[in-house]
Amino acid sequence: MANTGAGSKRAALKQRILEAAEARIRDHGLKMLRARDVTNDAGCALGSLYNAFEDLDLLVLGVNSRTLGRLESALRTASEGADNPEAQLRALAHAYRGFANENPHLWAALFDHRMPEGVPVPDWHIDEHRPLIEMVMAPLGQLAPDLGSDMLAIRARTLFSAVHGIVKLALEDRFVALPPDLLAAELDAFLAAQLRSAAG
Amino acid sequence: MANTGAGSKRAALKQRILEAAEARIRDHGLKMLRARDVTNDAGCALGSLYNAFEDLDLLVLGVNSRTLGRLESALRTASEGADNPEAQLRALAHAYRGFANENPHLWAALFDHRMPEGVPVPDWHIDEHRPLIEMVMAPLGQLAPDLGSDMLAIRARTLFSAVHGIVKLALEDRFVALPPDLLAAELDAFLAAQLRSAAG
DNA sequence: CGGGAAATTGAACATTGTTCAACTCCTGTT
DNA sequence: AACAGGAGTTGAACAATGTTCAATTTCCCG
Repeated sequence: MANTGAGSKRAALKQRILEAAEARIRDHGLKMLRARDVTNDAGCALGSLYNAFEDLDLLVLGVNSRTLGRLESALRTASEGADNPEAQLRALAHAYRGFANENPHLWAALFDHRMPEGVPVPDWHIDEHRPLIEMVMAPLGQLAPDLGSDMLAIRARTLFSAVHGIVKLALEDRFVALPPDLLAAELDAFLAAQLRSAAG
Repeated sequence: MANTGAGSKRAALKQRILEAAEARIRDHGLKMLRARDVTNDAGCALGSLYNAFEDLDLLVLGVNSRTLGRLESALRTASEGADNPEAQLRALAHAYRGFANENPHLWAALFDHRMPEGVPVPDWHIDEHRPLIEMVMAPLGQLAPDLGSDMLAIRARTLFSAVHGIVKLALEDRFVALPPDLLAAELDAFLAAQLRSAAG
């Protein structure tokens, strides 16, 4: 047998390891991910982890890949429930906040993980972030039809980043905590300002 | 001798360790901070690090404390050079971007560092972040005099977080890179929208 | 059933944070 | 000057953790 056939036992073990790692990060955060804990939970030997994944960093990227998929689903569902561009952008922002609130550790891992010095994030994983921006581009393009497609992509990324920053710093303990309902209100006020401008 | 007298040798050694750690983070990033490297650079024994600091996390907080001080200086200088609230907010945002650009690793460490699970960030360090928000509150309060002081503090933090998010994601390699001049232009466009709304 | 390839194992190794008993050095006293 | 006591410093030792790889097991096919 060559190797990564879909139904092979090799693939099944890789899946178990991935899910064990995901559970660890979900429950205890990225910093608490230990190779031995993962393989214990997955019911395999320590070395098997390195058979299934190049190293712990690639395992984390695997977990983040799944999280990105779920985040994308949540955002898409929220966006589809709105019937005009403004409502879509609002729905996206609140769905983003909701996802972060309900999956704090997995969501944080998306942005907290760092590759070793000098090792770039693989292209396939960078590409997985594209749908997030594209979901912002669609409604934003309707609100600001004058923007060229390059500018639209950049502007969508800026808007995404701003919302992301607001949510991220609100959920960290570096600043004094911001109660969830106040965060929602702040996001609303922020979007009101951005949307007034984008539409004008 | 009791201990931390200002001119004592004990304090001088602590300072050397702090500066060695800062240089390491500046040159190689937070992930590359090693106790042995720091003490080698500082010219002392491994154990001395734990005499001067409780552990590596507290050493990082010490470095971040210094970085926050320099960031605050840079922002204050920029803000003082502007003569109206709008110009002040623009100056603050661009000074923030400039600082991040010129001190990427030290700036990243401010937000990338995490305490061990269950250990809170000490209050004295959380308090050190307050001036950042207060510098936004001053001009924002002039632009939106109707805001109560609680709301003003929250709104200033939201604006800070949005700018922070835009700069942070632009400087990471998770999304495709955004050239520095385009980042500056995006910050300008973003602030234009926010300011139009705050003033109106 | 036997052979060979592939997968799995876990002991061993390298690196790193942290501790602590021994040692050094300074200071005040006689 | 000699000494005692204590504070400061040291670095060997320990524990935790990521990673490797030779030996073992498993699995499939002729």
